[in-house]
Amino acid sequence: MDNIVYKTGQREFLIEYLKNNTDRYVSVEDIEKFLYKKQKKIGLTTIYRFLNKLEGEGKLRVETKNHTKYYQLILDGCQNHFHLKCAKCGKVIHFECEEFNNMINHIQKEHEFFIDSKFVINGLCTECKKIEEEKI
Amino acid sequence: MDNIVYKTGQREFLIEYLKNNTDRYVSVEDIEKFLYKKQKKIGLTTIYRFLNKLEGEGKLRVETKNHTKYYQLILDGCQNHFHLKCAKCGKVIHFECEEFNNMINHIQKEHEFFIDSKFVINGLCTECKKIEEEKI
DNA sequence: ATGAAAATGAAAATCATTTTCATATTGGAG
DNA sequence: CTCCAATATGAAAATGATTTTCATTTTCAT
Repeated sequence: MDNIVYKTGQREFLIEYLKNNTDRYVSVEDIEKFLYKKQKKIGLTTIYRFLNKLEGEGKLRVETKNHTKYYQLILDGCQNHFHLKCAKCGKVIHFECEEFNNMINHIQKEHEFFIDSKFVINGLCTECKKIEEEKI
Repeated sequence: MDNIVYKTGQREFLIEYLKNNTDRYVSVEDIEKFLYKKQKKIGLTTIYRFLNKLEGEGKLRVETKNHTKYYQLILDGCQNHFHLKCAKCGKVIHFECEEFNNMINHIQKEHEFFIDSKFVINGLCTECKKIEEEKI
């Protein structure tokens, strides 16, 4: 019943790139630049199609900024911890936290809302927070 | 120094619409439909420009889904409480919670990360969670 | 080693959003 | 009140990331 997935050089390359960039979100443009640097060529259509495939399978986190989509591979262990993402620099922090777990349970009971570990919490990392404060 | 903002019928209409829809995110298409229903006409350009203006002033929450932007007016009191948004139905819950506050402080100290009240936490509301579970 | 299913990629199409530019409106100064 | 410079409007054209089309190539089970 499962669709058969063919193993191709293009897909191997793309998966490899995504695996090496799990601490940030990458755009198709980022991928193209890397391809250029590696003197490789993969058709734009193929890139978009494969990313959409992974997204459909729930294997990517996706966000949009300035009309452009940014992708991040969800690694195997990621169901079991949480993710903070800096709204400024884009850095993603993977972390475990008992208190955070308790909080989620509290929100579930008292506010009838289910925070799923797959959802990313936005905020500012220390560095970007500092820069933000210097502006004021 | 502040730019002077002219009061126009178009802007009043748009602000009014946004004020009446703070429990969900609305698209430009939603606005157009409402305009049509009210037999009013505002140029597309004007709608986009005003929304961009508000966004630039930090008065809107914005998110993108399927290549389309969705907007929600940030009300005055919203700095002082938190927001849960259902990833399925789009409903936004405004809530205050002492324990949540404590959690934010904990994350700040232990994980060096600053969750800002302006950021929305995604998850599933009770109804959508139920539907989700029935699928499995 | 064959062939049906699946994948690729160049070119064209899509479509929400932005830009351009000519015209209209606003509101403070005189 | 009226003039005018700053600002806002909107139709039409442009933009640009993403998707679709379609002919060709590749994969892998038999």
